[in-house]
Parts: sequence; C-alpha cells; structure tokens
Amino acid sequence: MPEQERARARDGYHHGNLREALIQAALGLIAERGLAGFAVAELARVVGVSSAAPYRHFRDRDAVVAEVARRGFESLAADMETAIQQAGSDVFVALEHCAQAHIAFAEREQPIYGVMFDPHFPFGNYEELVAAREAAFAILRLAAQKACNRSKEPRRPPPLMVALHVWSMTHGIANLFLGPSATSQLAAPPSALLEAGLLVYLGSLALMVDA
Amino acid sequence: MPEQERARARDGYHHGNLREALIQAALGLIAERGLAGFAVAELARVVGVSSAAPYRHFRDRDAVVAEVARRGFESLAADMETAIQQAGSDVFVALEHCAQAHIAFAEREQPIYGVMFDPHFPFGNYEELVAAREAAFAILRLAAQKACNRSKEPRRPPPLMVALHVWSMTHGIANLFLGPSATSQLAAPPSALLEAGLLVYLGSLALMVDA
DNA sequence: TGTACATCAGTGAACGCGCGTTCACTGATGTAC
DNA sequence: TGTACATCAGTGAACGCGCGTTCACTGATGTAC
Repeated sequence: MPEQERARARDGYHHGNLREALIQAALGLIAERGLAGFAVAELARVVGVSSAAPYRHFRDRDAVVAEVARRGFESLAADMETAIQQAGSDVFVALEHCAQAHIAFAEREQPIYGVMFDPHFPFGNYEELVAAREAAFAILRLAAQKACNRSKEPRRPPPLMVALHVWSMTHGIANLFLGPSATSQLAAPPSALLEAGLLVYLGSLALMVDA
Repeated sequence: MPEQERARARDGYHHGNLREALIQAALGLIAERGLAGFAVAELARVVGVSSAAPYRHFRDRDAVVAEVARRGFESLAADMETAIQQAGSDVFVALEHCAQAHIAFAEREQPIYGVMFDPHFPFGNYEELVAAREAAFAILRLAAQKACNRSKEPRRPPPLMVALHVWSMTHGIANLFLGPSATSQLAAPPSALLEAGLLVYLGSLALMVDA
C-alpha cells in the first residue's frame, strides 16, 4: 500500500516515521538549548506526540542523545572526507583541509559538537556511537598515514601519533574558542589559529619527511 | 574573644566560616558527582546546614560553581608557576614543563577541570573567574614570550600565538583522553602524547629561533 | 473479498523525585552607653 | 560591669516546577484463512 505509506509520511509521524521525526527534532532542540536543556518531555511536545511516545523508539533520554551524537560523527566524517578529496594530491594540504573541516563543523554545529565531545556522556554504553567516532577519526588517521608515508622508514613519524596531535589541537581550539560561553576571545578566527598551528607542526614533520 | 573564635572554628561553621566550608564541600561534591550532579540542597546537607543557608553567601548555584572554578584556576596557575621555576634556565624546557603541569592538573583534578572549561557555564557573568583564568593563561604566555625572545626580530614567532597553540593542544589532549568517559583509550599516557606533540611543535620553533 | 485476529505505535494520566529559591523567623554575637 | 539594642547568619517550612519513566489502555494496520 504505497498510497497509504505516502499518506503517513505526509501526515508526519502518526504512524511510520516517528523515530526519524524525534531525531530531527532532538537535533534542533539541542542546537537551541544545549544538552542540559534538552528534555524528552519537550521533545515529545515539539513533535506533537504524548510524552510516553518517544519511549517506543528509545530506551531512555540518553539513547536519544546518543543517536544525535552518532549522526554528528557521521556528518563530521563526511565533511572531512569531502575536504580531503577536494584538496588534490598534496598529502600535507589534505591533512590540513581535513582539520579545517573539523573546525568548520564545530563552528557550524556547535551544540551538536558539544554533545559529541561532552565529557559527561557515557559513550561506552553506545557501541554504534563509539564506532561512528572511530570511523571519523580513521579518516584523519588515514590522511596522517599518507603524509607520514612520504618519509623513509627510520625517520618516519608514527602516523597514529600525528593524527592524535592534529585531532587534539583541532578539538582544543574548537573547545576553547567556539561555543556559547567561548572561553576566550581571539583576535584572529579559530581557523586561522589552527592554520598557523598546523603550519608549525607539519613544517617540522615535512622536514623529517623530505630528508 | 579569640577563645570563642577558636570554639567556632572547632564547631565548624555554625558561625564564622560557613562560606569556606561550603566551598570546600562543593569542591568535594563536584569531584565526586560531576557538575551536573551537584546540587545546592545536597551541598547544604553535607555541610550540615539548612538548604537556605548557602544563599547567605552565594547569590545562586552558579555563584558557588564559579567560585570553585576560580579556585581551580588559581591552583592551576600555581602549579604552572612552580613547574616553570623548577625547569631551570632553558626556556623551551620551561614551556614544556608548564604544559605538563597543566595536563597533570587536569588528570589529578579532573572534575574541577571539567568545570573550569565547561562550555555551558556562563563565565562572562563572573569577572573574578575570568580574571583568574586569564592570570593562569598569562603564565603560559610569559613562558612562550621568553622562548620566542630567543629569536631575532624579523623571524620571531608571535608569542601569543605560540601560547595559544600550546594551550589548545594541552587542553585538547586533556579533554579527549582524560575524564570519566574518556573519549578514547591511548596506548601511551596523555603526558607522553603531549610531550611528543610539543617536541614536534617546539622543534619547529627552535629552528626559527636559533637561526 | 470478507472476517477474525495479532501486532504494536501512540495515549493520557499518574508516579515519585529532587531541585532552586523565597520567606518570615529566631537567636546568638558584638556594640554603645 | 551591665543593660538595651542592632545586626545578621542560619532555620525550617513551603512554593512551584518540570522532569524521566511507567502503566494499562485503545485503535489503526497488516495478516491468515
């Protein structure tokens, strides 16, 4: 009965796609109010459904948050992937684009980004979320690998380490200088700070590499 | 009446030092339960005082949190200062020790550290808190200044920028790899990751400097 | 095609909870004369 | 030294709040015969 299915989709979520509608609304609510201000009750209200309805699709509040975060990592991964592909053949440029995509994502999707890296969230309970985060990191890691491969064996820097450094610096900048209560104000935009930081860091690496 | 004052101090906070007792207890509670699990009601309970009493000393819950965070920055600043002084005369070593002190603090005082850099906390409302954070950053900045001063004018890297990079990388590592729900597990401890990162980053700087 | 039935998404009312904050108060402390 | 008074830190009861979650239910959908 495709006719009826279409009708359902048109009517919204009375049947069929409540789960998806909840996720979309949760994305919006968290973006508006932040994680602390996110409530299942309000989520249900926004979607126009009883407050018990979300529990048909999610075990509890955290499960909704986890799904939002998981999708965040999917988006982040996609952005980084695209940035790398648009960077051309220079592996160092690719690595830098990847990091810049990360910062751009953090800026654009700031509240979601906050959830993705919220130190209080029990990530360990949600293996699909952990997998999504690792998949995102893997993209950066691969880019680092390609950069490191440019050097001969004995002086080759460990790619995992390089990836962790870039990830840390990028995340550190995002965390400190973006967001609602941005810890400090900068003269230059965060992306410029990141660019300069990678210039110094990767400059050092390039020396090792081209020898 | 020093006798009576001593009696008061002994009895605790029935008169005199409730404010201090609240702060100490808040430090403990936040360390145990994290910021989200911190409640004024429980704070009062722990200190053995009515739930209204804290409001004699603090405007509201956030004000308590702000004071805890402020003291956190004071401790962090003291730790960094000590580390620098123990580092001897090598300005690069001093800069690295300063960053290591930062990471060590984050590891040791993890929940407090979380409050100090909580993206949701309205830091702007508490100028003494902002001042304390800036004072802590100023120590790192001074260390960066000294390192940068080793180079001749035209090639001298901007010390503020260097300080921001070190601060960002350190904080990024602390945020990602320390804490309750530490986002990832590392083969090496965070301090080793930081050490290696600074080796690469500062190695590049040292080249500019010694030229 | 038509009827009987199983499934299951969504209802709506209710629960217990602990919170932050306010209020009029009390009773000890310290001060002025 | 002794008394009258102002101060103010802490009391205890209460408020309104919105939350997460559970429950027995209903009514539409899809399936088997």
